Amino acid sequence: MNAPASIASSPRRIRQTNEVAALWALYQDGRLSRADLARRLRLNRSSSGHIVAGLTEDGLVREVVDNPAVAPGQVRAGRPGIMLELVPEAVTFLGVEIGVEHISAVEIDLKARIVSSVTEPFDGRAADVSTAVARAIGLAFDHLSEDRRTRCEGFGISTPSHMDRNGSVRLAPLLGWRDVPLADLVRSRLPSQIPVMAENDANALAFGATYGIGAAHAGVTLFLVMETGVGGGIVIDGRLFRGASGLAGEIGHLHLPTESGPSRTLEQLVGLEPLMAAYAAVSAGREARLDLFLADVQDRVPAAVSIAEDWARCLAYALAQTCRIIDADRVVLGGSVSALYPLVAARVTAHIQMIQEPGFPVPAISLHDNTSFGSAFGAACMLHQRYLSLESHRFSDDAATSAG
Amino acid sequence: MNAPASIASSPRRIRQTNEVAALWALYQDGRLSRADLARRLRLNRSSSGHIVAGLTEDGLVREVVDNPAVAPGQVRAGRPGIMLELVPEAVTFLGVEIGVEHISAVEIDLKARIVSSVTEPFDGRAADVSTAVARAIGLAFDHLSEDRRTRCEGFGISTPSHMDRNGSVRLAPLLGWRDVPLADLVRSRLPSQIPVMAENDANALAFGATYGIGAAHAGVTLFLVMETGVGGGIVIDGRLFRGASGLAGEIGHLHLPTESGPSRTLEQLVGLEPLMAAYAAVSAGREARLDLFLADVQDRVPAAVSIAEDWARCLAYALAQTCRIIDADRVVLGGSVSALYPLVAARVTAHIQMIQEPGFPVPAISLHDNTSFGSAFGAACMLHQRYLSLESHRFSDDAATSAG
DNA sequence: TATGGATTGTATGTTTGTGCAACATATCGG
DNA sequence: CCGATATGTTGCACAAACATACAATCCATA
Repeated sequence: MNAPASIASSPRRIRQTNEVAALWALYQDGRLSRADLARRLRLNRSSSGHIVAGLTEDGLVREVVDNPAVAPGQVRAGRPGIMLELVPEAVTFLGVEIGVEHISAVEIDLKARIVSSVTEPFDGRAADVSTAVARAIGLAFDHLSEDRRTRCEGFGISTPSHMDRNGSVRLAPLLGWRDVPLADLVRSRLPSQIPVMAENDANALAFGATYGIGAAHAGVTLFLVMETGVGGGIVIDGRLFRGASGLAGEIGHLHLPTESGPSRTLEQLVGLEPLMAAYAAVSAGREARLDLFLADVQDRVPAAVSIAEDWARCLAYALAQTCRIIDADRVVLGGSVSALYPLVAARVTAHIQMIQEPGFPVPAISLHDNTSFGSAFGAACMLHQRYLSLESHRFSDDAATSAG
Repeated sequence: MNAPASIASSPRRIRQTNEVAALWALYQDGRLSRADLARRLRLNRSSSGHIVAGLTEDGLVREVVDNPAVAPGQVRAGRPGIMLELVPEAVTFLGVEIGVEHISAVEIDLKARIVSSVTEPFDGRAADVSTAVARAIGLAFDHLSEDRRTRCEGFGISTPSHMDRNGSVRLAPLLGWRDVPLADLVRSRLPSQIPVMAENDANALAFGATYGIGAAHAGVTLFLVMETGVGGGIVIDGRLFRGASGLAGEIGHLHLPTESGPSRTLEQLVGLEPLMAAYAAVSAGREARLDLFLADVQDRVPAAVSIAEDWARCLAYALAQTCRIIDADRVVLGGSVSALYPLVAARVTAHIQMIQEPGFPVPAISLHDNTSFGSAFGAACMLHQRYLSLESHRFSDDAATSAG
């Protein structure tokens, strides 16, 4: 599975690798004893103990105090292990989303759980880069206690834009930005030791949607955001797949054939605007609002149902096309328009099965619960993952003794 | 970039990691001195020396004897380093392709260069699994000297089929197979220490096509095979992307809109058969052969050119759609039909640019030189890569002391 | 031609981290 | 109360990389 490594291990690097592996295991499994950890990491119990000691000293791991009424169900002989868990408040990660109409910030802890979040209206079109960045940083940091600020170990920022690998904006039509070194800009305004990442909002949203599900899903997840615009992101084996230039998964501009006339893009077919336009055309009297439309579909109002079925067909077509290429086993739908999906779920899967050859695996489609506060959460999660990896800033200093 | 590691490092594991990294560096760069290696791997010169000593003792690395007339161009002060290189004949990897009409075997060395290859006619439809496997093993091993057989460190087999992660065939319509544990079957008939992998032919071909190019390409490559059938494969950062169930990149069944009538699959539009059918329709008298068609296109015979342009449009459309999803920066075309591409290359790129939004990066399209003997080469390369990774069988024995 | 500068390859001792084995500890069942 | 079993901890050995020093080998220059 692993590609050949191009970087070598140094003696100190072992411990770093193992600490990271231990933290990751604790994040995924929640609670483990030292012995569990040793088995999980294929390590000796004594080594496991040493590593835990180190992490405990760093304040990242602690022994669980409210020891539960034994393990659930399973009663084993022998000395019971002392359960360990991450110390959630040990560090925090901040994520900010700069949107076109609003700006929001999320703070998550070491367990990747949301600690706090704020959303404010914001005119992305009007603000220039510098003020937007200042606003973003302010929103994320201002309400933090001094204590928390020093514990910040990562700052993620997401914008509706095409970004390169370094977090520089190439083009952001919705914001009117072009060639903005966003990550560098943020970095220059924060304490230097805080890692900064910038990512496209759909990608961040996709990452957050899968990251929250807990155990890193080994497989391919396609995430689709449907609002006025339609975007998407792909997560492979728990890692965001950006593509060669960061545009992977941006299937809003996928072309779909129409029964008559030229082909249209997915965005022009399943986005909020065309949906509301179609609904307005048939609901002459009433206001064309999404909730009203959904209610009509639910009530089986023929005209609304017909629109919904068209929507389902287009969505199914797009998903089928996409899965032929990336072979996803999971599809997650987000954005306000995704609320329509449960009403036509059967239609969508039926269409997919009809389009695909028999035997082609059909992905599991699920809805993204919007409790996780949009792409800001995902941006924060990216830094959470980074912290629990070998790139973590925890190691860069120590290694700097000799590194040039 | 790295995902959090789930496996820990042991003290011995370090050396393995470093040996692998050294071998990989030597494979990529061809020739390196010990000091070069130390810099490349961020290792101490002395450590580099130790690692090289170990690898030399194992017979995998040697000092270059025909020391070249100094380095090309660059003349530096100081003692010149002793160049090191892989010992090609140290190990061999075998790859076999079981096709519908032929069966072929390829032997590559530690430098991933082809040592020998055989192709024989074979009736895949008629042969049952057992005889096919026997034939494949025979073809690969029979002409090998006793010496080479013992040096075999990997056996790869490719078939036109849908395979799961373990190398079991789920469905192979062209061969009439279903639920065949192909890799296990091969494994049971080979010396137990030889690693075996089985892979879909398009995937193997895709992997081989990028693997041969030398330095592992950091990026996304889409490979397209166009014969009677149209298949494909995706390689991300030098690693084959299989998708959730091994179907990633199989874009032959991608739906394309047609100006009139229902949408057709890519295979029905750019495959060999529809192309020849269209050609037959306009070349009433002459035989409909690919080479004649290509000649006609080259001679600008209007009817042929028209067909070629349709072909270019369809190909461009499919590539554009696919690149919207996976954001590939490189496209490689293979299969006999790909010979048509150079004649209409300008058309294809023009179409892609027209379909895509301005600013969308257009991938570099290149032709696969068929010198590498099809998917058998790719299958062998997969085992070459495996050998140069931590999963290499060189390490599995040692680790088995405690592994359950 | 000899010397200095620069770079490589090798040999020394030190540091770090893991594995192994033994021991104390804690719980269950009889 | 004791054996069985599993956990956590400790002391020791080994492996591997680092730092440093030294010999070797080239270029440039006086």
